[in-house]
Amino acid sequence: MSIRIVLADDHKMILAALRSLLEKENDIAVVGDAADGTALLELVERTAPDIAVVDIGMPGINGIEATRRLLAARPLLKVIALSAYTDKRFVLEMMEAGARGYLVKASAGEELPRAIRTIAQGQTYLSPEVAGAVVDEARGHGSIAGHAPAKLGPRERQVLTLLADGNSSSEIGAQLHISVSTVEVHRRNIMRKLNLHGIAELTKYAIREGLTSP
Amino acid sequence: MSIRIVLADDHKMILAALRSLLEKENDIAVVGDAADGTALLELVERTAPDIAVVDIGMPGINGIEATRRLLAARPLLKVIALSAYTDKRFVLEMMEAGARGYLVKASAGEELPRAIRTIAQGQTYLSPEVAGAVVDEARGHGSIAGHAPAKLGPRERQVLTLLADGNSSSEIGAQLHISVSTVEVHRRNIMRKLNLHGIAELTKYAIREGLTSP
DNA sequence: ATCGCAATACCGGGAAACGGGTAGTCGGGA
DNA sequence: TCCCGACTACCCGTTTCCCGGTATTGCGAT
Repeated sequence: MSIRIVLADDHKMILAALRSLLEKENDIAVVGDAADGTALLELVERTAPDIAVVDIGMPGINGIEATRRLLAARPLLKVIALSAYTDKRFVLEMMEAGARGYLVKASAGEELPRAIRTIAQGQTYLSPEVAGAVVDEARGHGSIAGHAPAKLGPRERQVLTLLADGNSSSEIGAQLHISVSTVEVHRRNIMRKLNLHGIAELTKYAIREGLTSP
Repeated sequence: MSIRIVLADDHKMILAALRSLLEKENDIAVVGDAADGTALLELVERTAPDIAVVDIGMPGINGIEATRRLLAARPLLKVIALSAYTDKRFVLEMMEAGARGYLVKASAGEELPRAIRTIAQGQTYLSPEVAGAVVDEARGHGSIAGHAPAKLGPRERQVLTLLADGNSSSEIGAQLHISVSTVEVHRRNIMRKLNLHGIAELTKYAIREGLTSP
């Protein structure tokens, strides 16, 4: 007997494309799709699928809230989250809401049917990109906002910020009332710690870390 | 004879799904796909397709910049933009870059093959959601919050991209098969034109313009 | 009490960046 | 036709970066 699934994504084109992708698998039957949370709730009530694949980024009732409501009404339903983002907060919220799996869209197309089969058998499936976050949390190392936190000291962050804003070492020294030598030591320590080379990479790192804006 | 197309999207799963969607059409042949701008440029050189369907939101070289470079190298190529967003700026920038069509992902799955066929015949295809913006602009109601776009030549953009990725002038020269002197001239011209000083500012500019990712 | 580490500061040298020139080629528009 | 802009290339000199050291101070943890 084939696995009955429904799809939910706010982009109809993606919905059609995913459907086409899954129709090639003959043990998986797509019994419906929905473009927003409300339609998804109604669809699940009507078709009673085994699995719902839901994009977290839907307008109106989003994927996380939809999952909560879905599982409140039908605890036996299995939900797979599908998302463009690997952000730890999304992943954890979705898993807390009761999802059995989390797939990032950046993963290969074959992962979707594989995840569906794994979860149909009662197991869990996480994309490698996000597995770490969930494991960390399960261990109790719950430090949500942080990937690799404060490797840098406060002074180093300050120097890095000014550097990324286009200041030279001597300008930074003047602004911080310290010697140029010290600024350069800081800069070199930053580069060594983070394994970065050159101002361009330092600048991009600073932007990623929110120390300055592009 | 069937229409040869390539697909570009940073999400591999979407790539696989779109491919599957298009494989059902027997007058359309997907001859390759790419997950970032650089891979796309290489792919097009290698496969010489009729049409490239490119997602604007790719990391590294984004869809808009990739389109510019694609068309600079192969003016006969037809580019269809595919995006989750209907934002006027994106649409107009993409059309200015030379795209022949703009599809939003929220539109129906059947729109993609239809757009491909329309554009293969030399016409233009715009999703209804964004057609208005383009028409307004064509009428001369040009009120894009449009800063100043194409101040840089193609070679300068290329140098800037490599520079922002952390390459030194000599590395850039080697990669582009030109002399270090020339690279430095380009760099100085860029700085003069944009009134920027130093690698940090150049890097941030490149990121704002989508020439590279943070 | 001692250890570790962040922060401070300096020396020296090779490699880039930066800013100012000059100059040739080539294609397209006035 | 002729000139402009883009791309190519080189010269020079100064500044800054980048990497290797060494060293002192002071705080907080062991």
